Amino acid sequence: MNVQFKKGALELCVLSKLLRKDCYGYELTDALSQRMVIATGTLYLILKRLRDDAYVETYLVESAEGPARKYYHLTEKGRKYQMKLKEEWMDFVQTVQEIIDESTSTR
Amino acid sequence: MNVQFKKGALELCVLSKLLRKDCYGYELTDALSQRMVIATGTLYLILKRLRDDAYVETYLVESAEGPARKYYHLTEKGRKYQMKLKEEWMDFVQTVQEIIDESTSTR
DNA sequence: TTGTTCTATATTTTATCACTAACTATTATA
DNA sequence: TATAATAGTTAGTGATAAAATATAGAACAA
Repeated sequence: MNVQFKKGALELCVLSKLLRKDCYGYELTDALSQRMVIATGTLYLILKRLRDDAYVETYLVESAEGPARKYYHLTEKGRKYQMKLKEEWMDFVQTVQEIIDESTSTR
Repeated sequence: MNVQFKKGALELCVLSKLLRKDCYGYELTDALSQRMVIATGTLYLILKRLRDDAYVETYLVESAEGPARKYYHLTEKGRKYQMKLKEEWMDFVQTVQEIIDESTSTR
């Protein structure tokens, strides 16, 4: 799996997951791992950044299956950020697609 | 413009441009700059990597408007690499799109 | 009961690598 | 001489990878 492609896009994936419901770190890693390859510690760094920037808030919930789970909850600021990132991503993807298409179809 | 999104995708854009026709560095920078924001030196680094990996070959052509232009030509290896990268990119983009869609539509 | 091991979970540290910013250098032309 | 067209380099930044460490609970053996 191409490492570089994930730069920035992983953040959008995390934000999008949290848009739907609060999740804890391990749960997010697990869920995203089913769709793409990600290293174990990666999401924690992303989540830390998101929290430092007040895009998410956290709370602990005791678990019967291991250490307490740290849940991440999207703030209003985080929700807006997700929308902005999503738009930027989709714009960018479209631009790249156009460049790809031009080089093949029109030849 | 989100810097991170470009990681890896710029390479695909350059390869795609070269798929259509040989280009010189300044020309590529100029063309891509009309669609997205890129720093002046960026493409030269990408082109150097591509050449080091034998994805492109170069030749000089004298110009009446400045210093000689260094043209980049995609090799067979480069053409295959473009196809592979393109597929990886499109797969990845689709995965991200699914994750985004799930969090919004199904809520 | 005690100790061991496994799983779930969180966190940290070091390294890598692509892009940015900001340069230098060269040729032709006005 | 200044400007535009062109090539190239260097230091820095920031996101992800890889590989640890840490802890709580469950299962199991001695």
